[in-house]
Parts: sequence; C-alpha cells; structure tokens
Amino acid sequence: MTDTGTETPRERYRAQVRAEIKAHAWEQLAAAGASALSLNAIAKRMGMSGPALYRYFANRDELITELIRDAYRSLADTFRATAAAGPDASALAHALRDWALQDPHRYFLVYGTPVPGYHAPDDITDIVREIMATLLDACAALPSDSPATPFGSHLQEHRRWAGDHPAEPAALHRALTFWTRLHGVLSLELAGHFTGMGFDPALFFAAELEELTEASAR
Amino acid sequence: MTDTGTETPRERYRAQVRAEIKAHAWEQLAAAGASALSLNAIAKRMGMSGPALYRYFANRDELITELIRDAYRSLADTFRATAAAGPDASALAHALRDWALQDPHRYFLVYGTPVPGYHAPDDITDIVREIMATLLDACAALPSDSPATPFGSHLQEHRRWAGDHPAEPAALHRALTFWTRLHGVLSLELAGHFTGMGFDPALFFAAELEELTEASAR
DNA sequence: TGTACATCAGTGAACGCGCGTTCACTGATGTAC
DNA sequence: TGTACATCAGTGAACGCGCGTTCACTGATGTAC
Repeated sequence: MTDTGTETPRERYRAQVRAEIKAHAWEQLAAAGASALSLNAIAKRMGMSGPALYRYFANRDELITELIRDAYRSLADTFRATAAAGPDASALAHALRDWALQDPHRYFLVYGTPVPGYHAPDDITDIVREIMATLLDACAALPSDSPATPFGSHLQEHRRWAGDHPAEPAALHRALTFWTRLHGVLSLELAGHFTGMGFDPALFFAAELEELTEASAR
Repeated sequence: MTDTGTETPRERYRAQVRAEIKAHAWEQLAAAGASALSLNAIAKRMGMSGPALYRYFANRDELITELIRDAYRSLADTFRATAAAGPDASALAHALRDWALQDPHRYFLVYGTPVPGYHAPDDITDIVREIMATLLDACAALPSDSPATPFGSHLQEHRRWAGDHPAEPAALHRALTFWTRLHGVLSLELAGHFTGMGFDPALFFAAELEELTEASAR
C-alpha cells in the first residue's frame, strides 16, 4: 500500500488488475445502478471466472467502498488542482460542475440516495474535510461586506465541521450555502428533473453561482 | 378505477389488499432500498404465497410505478392543502420539509438518484405540473421589488414548464431557486451529510428560506 | 329461498436465472541456495 | 547457471439462496334465474 518505489512485477500486475476491475465496476454501475453491482458479472466481462476476483477484493462491499473512496478522492484532487491557482470560489464551482457532468453516477454515489445499511469507513472523513477546507479557503477570500446573519452566529458556536479553519461566521455560512445550492441545482439536473422544462441548466447554475459570489449579496 | 360510489365488497377487498401490499412495500423500501424491493419478500411478510401478488400487480415495475405515483400525489396533496389557506411560500417550504422528514425514502424515491432504465409514466407529469403551479402561485404573491435578472429574461423565453401561468420573470426565477435551494439542504440533510458537522439543519433550512422570501433579496 | 353457474382469490409446484462465496486444485512465476 | 521450494493467480465444481414469473389447480364468493 504505502511502499515507496520498489514495486515488484507482481505488485504492478496486481494493481493493474485491481484498476481494471474497478473500471468495469464503474461501467456496470452506470448501466444498472449501484445496487446491481455484481462481482460475477464483472468477472465475466473480463473473461475470468467469478472466484478469481476474490484475489483482489475480500468481498462485494470492499469493492463498493473502494469506488466511493476513489470518487471522493477524485473530487478532492480536482479541488486541490483548481485551488492551486489561488482561492477562487467561482473556479471551484465550475470544477464541481464539470466533475459531476463528467460522470453523473460517480456524483450520485457520493451525494445521492444513501445505500441502506452501508456506512463509509473513517478515512473518507479526512478526504471530506480536505474538500470542505478548500471550499472554506475560497469563501473566506471572497470580498465580503455582508452583515452577520442569525445562522452565522449559530455556526460560530457549531463549527466542528470547519476544524481549526480561521474563517469568519459569514464565510462559514457562505461555504455551506455554496455547497447546498450548487448541489441543489446539480443533483436535480443530473437526475433529469429539468429535461422538458425548457430552460438551460448551465445558465441556471451560473445564476446561482453569481448570487453566491456577489459581494453585497444580502 | 374511476367508478363513483357503487363499490362491491370484492372491489373494496381488492383495494384493501393492494393498499396493504403497498404498505409492506414502503417498509421494505425503507429497510433495503428501492432496488431491493421484492414481490416474494412482500408476500412472505403478508403470509401469502408469492404468485398471489400477481392478482394485484402485473409485475414488479408496476408496483414501483405505483409507489412513485403515490409519493408525487402525496406531495401534491400536501401542497394543495397548504395553499388552501392562501399563497404562502414560507408555509409551502415548511410543508415540504415536514413531508420529507416524515418519510425520507419517499423523498428519495422522487428526488433522489434515478433508478437506471426506469421511466416515469406520463400521468405523473400532470402531478408535477400541479406542484409547480402551486409553488409559482406562492412565489408570484411574494412582495417583490427585485430587479430583472439575466437568467430571468432567459426564463421568460423558456417557460414551457410554467404552462400558461401569468407569473413575471422574477417569480419564475424565484420559484426555481425555491425548489433547488430547499432540495439542496433537504437532500443532504436526509442523506446524513450533516451528521457530525455540528450545526442544526433546521436552522440552516430556515436561513435559506428567509433569504428566499426576503423582499429585497437582491 | 334454492339451485346452477361464473367469477376470482390464493396455492403449490416448477422454470431458469444469477447471485456471493468456499474449497481443493493446477500451473505459472518468483526466490534461495 | 541450475535445481528445490514457496508463493500466488486463476479455475471449476459446488453450496444455498432468493429472485420474477408461468401454470394448472382448489375452494370460496358472488350472480342469475
């Protein structure tokens, strides 16, 4: 896992097959949904026997957990890369939208209907924290002359999720709305609720974003 | 279906068993998710044999469609009842939240991750239209001195979803944001993304609602 | 009110299917001396 | 460089299971005269 550099051919091969299994898993997930993910079906597509996959994943749940972890990591990487050019909420928003449109099923695996009975492992919390921290940085950097909100004061006393980030209440509030509003538009768009309504989802997304980044929003 | 009054005992019995099947379906849906819905399992819980259910539903898909239809109808009824006291966006918002919290799985069946390959029947469109119309009424009645937005003008030319509702562009825009912003908060709350973050979801919801109903929001 | 017939709810057996997972095994690949 | 041994990827058979769905049937309930 955390070996540095010295990779034997066998290890390289293992990593390669694991990746190939996950690639097929994503395909199947897109075709039939998360709950229809079948190890046997994946094996068949790869021209292998079913039990062979147990060399690479202990069971079905471990595969799904890996997929979820990879999805979160992918978003965290995207955010990190975007934030490398400096804190920019608008850039993050567009990165989020691109990331979501690139693979809607991946987005839903993370932010969609929760899988009943499934509980994410602890290490995912760290990735979520990083995503949130990047978002907080960007919101704290926004020009702000907005007054303190009642919910803002509540957040000041309930900022466990922000860790030790030195953001003002207004920035905390804005980071949260940033998340939920963009998710609101994105998830309904991806789920197809806008089809047939007539308007352009991209323009709607842009309008919500603009209101979020306006200096004197309220 | 649309018979008026004259209901034979047999018809009454049929309707009763159908309702009982659906009730068990909701239970199972809550326990294991929409895709794990099994006719055989429902029958077993009811103390019947599996094939017996085929007297009441042509197949599994018809059952799911019924559940989705009922969910939409339930929300439409809730909205209609709320709007009976006059157009009130704030009241609608709280009705929506109550409705969602009352049965999260029902909410996700409607607004959550779409079931792959499933397509809702046409008559559901009518129910959606009614829900949207009620929301538009309430938004049009809000005190508004907000200027025209760019997206508002776009909506004016792409208002197929609004039918022949005589709402101004600003009201159209507000109805859409009303929907997506509340969905953004609600869906993330119901999916459990706020647990462990520290703040009170109800206060967050209230804050978003307040901003939506403010007269001079922008 | 009583009999003859039609309707219909529910059963049990059976179909083929795919699932996750285990086990004992073969054969190839890598390691140690 | 060559041999002996250990590691490990992948196979095929087998397990029990539950699924959706069909079919021919029994028995109860309702209807018509």
